[in-house]
Amino acid sequence: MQLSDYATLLADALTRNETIVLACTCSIRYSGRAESHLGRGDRVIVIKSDKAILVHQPTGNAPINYMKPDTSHTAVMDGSKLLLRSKNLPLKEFLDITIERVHFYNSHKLEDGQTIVVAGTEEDMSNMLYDNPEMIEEGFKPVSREEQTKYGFIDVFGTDKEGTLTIVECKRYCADLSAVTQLRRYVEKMMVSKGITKVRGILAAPKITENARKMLEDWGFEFKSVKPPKYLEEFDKKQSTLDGF
Amino acid sequence: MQLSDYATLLADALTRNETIVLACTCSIRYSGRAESHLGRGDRVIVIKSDKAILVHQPTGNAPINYMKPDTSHTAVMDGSKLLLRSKNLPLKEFLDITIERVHFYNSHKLEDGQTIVVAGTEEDMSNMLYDNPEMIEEGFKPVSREEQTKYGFIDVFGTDKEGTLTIVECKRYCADLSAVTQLRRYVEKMMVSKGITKVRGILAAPKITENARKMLEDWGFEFKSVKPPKYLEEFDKKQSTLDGF
DNA sequence: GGGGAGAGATGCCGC
DNA sequence: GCGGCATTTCTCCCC
Repeated sequence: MQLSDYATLLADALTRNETIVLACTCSIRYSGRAESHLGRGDRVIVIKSDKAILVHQPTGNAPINYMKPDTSHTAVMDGSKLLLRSKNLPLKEFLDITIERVHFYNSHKLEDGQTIVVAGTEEDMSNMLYDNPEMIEEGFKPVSREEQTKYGFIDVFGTDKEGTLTIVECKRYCADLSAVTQLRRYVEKMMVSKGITKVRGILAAPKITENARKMLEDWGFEFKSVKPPKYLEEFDKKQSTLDGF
Repeated sequence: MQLSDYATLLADALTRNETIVLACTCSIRYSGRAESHLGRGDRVIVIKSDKAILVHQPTGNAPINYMKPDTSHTAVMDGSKLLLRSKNLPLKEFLDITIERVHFYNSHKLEDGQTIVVAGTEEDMSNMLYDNPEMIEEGFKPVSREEQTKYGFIDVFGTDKEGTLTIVECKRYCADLSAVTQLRRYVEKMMVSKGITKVRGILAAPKITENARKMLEDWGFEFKSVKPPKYLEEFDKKQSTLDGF
């Protein structure tokens, strides 16, 4: 197979909306929201049926270059090299991949109508606290959850046993400084809006950084250690045990 | 090729640290930082030489499932299906892919020592302002940039023509509420630390949301419209014109 | 390794 | 479309 043959294969696969995968030696240039250049090396390129493109180096999690869906792609010979040009005019983004050698190439029509189901998100966490307010503290009465108010998007909001307005901000990971400023923003807006000086702020997360805890205490807010729920956990634990994970 | 043959191919390729790509019909279960399940459909699976794994649906930008580098993978027959199990014990993460059919398979040893060069980042922007302080305002004298101080990571910091301490926070995109709270945090810490009441805060970004502008003004801070630089822009514009982009 | 912050962040939902 | 915010965010840098 010569490089020019791959140009034909690519053009055919693109018109048929197939998902394309190839490994190649290439160099890359990108222009759009920023500019980037990547010298010659081996990469895996994936062009999806929705015309998104991903470029992956042989290591690392994230793609080194990419273009969003609805990008147009052309493959033409440029001297002795194969030039794969991707452009997205509405987004003013351009990607040039100069391919020197193809290690392997495949394309196939792929069908997938499934949507992923995820548990253990921050929303699950705020629902758990809404349904089990004693996890925050005795006497806490939630009145709304995950609600877009004019004060902002507050996770859980209610009153404590004294009747004091209480705002709960959930984080599924270790709470940091920005989590505290986020809570602070809600509390301040609530105080101004209601014309009151006493609103409690509670940060609910599995843990909190030392600096965040300090800022939290400086502002008279509180931390409550709470883990996000994992509804599918039992299934996987059983699986793990059975199969020697 | 039978499914059991792919188990052998996978095992061989994994021991040789090859990068593996396959398209298949499969269902997926993940347990780790969260839990997820994805029903049967066609996907592209990439296992990199650093033992990271990515699972992509035929559409969309982001992987639907993935595991970080240094994950261990095994492929064994489970009845009539091929079970690809990935586990990362240090991170307590597990991924099970039950494969019913393989559409294509390839593996190859890939080599890539290149590092991407990016221009137009926030760091470029703060450097531009440091070197061209008149872009902020007449008389502004920067004294540090991109510096980790005990007040936080301040982009540009200096004095205005009156000698007043001035903190500049850069955003390469549209500045939002969190950008304002970030600036506010720096200004407040600076005031406490220096024991002064007057510190100016300037938010430099291409644009700013309406709510953020309001909060900015409420706190007596200022907005300066600045675009991030694109050093490679000329090259790409020329390329685009020449090649009919 | 933890903490802090940017990213070509992406993606979702709500107005 | 903008806006606000979570993400199995990821990645980098610095302490």
